[in-house]
Amino acid sequence: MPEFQTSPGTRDILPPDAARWRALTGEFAAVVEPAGYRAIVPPMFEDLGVFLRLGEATDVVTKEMYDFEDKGGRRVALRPEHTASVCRAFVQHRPVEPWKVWYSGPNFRYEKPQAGRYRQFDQVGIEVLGPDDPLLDVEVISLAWDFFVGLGLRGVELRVNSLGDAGDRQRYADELARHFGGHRAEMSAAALETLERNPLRVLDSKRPEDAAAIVSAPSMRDHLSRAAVEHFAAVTAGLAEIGVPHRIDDRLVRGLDYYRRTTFEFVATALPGAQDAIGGGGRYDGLVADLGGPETPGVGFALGVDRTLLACDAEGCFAAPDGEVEVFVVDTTGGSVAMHITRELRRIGRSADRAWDARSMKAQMKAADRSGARVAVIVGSDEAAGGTCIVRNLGDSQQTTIARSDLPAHLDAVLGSPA
RNA sequence: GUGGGUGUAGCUCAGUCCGGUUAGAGCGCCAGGUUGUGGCCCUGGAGGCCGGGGGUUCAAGUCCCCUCACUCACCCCA
Repeated sequence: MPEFQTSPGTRDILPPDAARWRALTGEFAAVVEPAGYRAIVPPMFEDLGVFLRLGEATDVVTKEMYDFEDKGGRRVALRPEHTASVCRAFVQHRPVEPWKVWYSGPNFRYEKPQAGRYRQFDQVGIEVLGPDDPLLDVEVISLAWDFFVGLGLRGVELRVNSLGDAGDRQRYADELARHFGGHRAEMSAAALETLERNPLRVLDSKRPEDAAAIVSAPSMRDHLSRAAVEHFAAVTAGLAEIGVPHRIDDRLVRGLDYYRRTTFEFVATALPGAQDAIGGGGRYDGLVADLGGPETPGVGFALGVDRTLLACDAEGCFAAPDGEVEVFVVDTTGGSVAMHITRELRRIGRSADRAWDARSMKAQMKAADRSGARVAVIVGSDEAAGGTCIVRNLGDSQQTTIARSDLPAHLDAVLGSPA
C-alpha cells in the first residue's frame, strides 16, 4: 500500500470515468439552459451559520457537518448541499426575480462511507427564487425527469408529496407525535429517538417493528391548509397534463426540514434500496427569509451524480465517451519529425498523439494500436530522407506512402474533414 | 455513530482452516521471436516491508491482540 491514499469517503475519478462524469454535467446543462437556467458557482465553504438554517432536527446539520475553524477564528463549514448557498447568494446580491440558476459541484457530509455514499459527493441541480406558482414546481420537476429520460434511464420513479405550510407541518408533527406516543411499546428504539427530534422522520423508518405504527399513522393529506391543498392539486394536475408519471406518496418526508408544500424524490428501481435515492427536491418558501432576506419562495432539486451514474451502470446506458485520438504518429528517426507532424495536424483540427523515448518501431506501433487511433502515420529513415510518410489504416492494415505535404489532404480523404 | 466482511504484484484473485526452505496464477506492462509495421501466438523479464504495529513460536502471509484502510448493512441521505 502506498503511503498516501485518498481520505475516507473520497476517491479519484480516473479516465475514462471522469469523461463520463463531465458528459453527464454537459447533458444536464443541455436540458436546463434552454429553459432559462444559468450557471452559478458558489464557494465550497461558508459561514457555518448559513448551513445551520437547514434545520436543527436534521442529521445533515447535527452530525454530518464538515465544519472547522479557519486561521482567522471564523467558524466555517464545507457545504453539505447547494440550496442554502444559493439562497445566501440571493440575499447577498438581490438579483431580479425569478432567479433561475443551475449548478454542478461537490458537497461534503461527514458520514460513514458506504456503497453510493461518499463524504465528498457531486450533485447537479437547479433552484428558482421568486415565484410561488405551482406550475413552476411542475417545470422544475419535469426538467429533472427529462434529464433522467435523456440519459436513457427507464427505471426512475417519481414520488411527490406536500408537507403543507409551516403551520400545517407543525400541527401534523404534533399529531404524529401523539400517534406514535401511543405505539411506543412496539416501536424500535431508534424510531423512538427520532420521534423526540423530528416526528415526521419516523415515517421514513424501514424497520419492520415500526411498520404497523406507520401504516396506521394519520396522513399529511388531512392536515393541509386550503391553500396548500390547492397548490398541490395544481402541481399534480400539471404533471399529469404534460405526461410526467408520478406517484403521490403521503409518507414522503425529506431529510432537510426547510421544505414546505411540494416535495419530491426520484428513485432508481435498478439500484439496491440503500442507494436508490438518486435525487430529490421541493419548495423551501421560508429559507430566504431565514437567511435574513425578504420573504421569498423557492423551489429546486439536487440530483446525485454518483448515484445517477450507478443507475446508468445498472441499466447499461450512458456509456463513457471514448477519448480516442484520430492519428498516431510513429517516428523512428528520433522523434522530431513526429513533433512537427503532430503540431501541424493539431493546428488543422485533427487530434494526434505519438510515442516517446525513441522506442522501437514495433513498440511504437503497439502504442499506436492501443491509442485507438484509426490511422498511423509512419516515418522511418527512408521517409524522412525523401520527405514522405506512410499512412497506415490500423483497421484493415492497408498503407500507402505519400508526400508529407499531401498529408492533410490525404487524411481528409481517409478520415473525412476534421471535426 | 453501531454491527458484519475483507486487506497478498498495477488489476482480479489463489495460498491462511491443519505455521515449515527462494510467496503463486491470470490479465496488464517491458523485451525478444519478426534487420523498419500493431492486434493473434510463443518465449523471457520487471514488478510484493503478504495494510501497519506488537505478541506467541526454533520458525508467521498463515495463530493472538491492537490499529488503519476498504467494503456491506443499520442510521441517514445524493
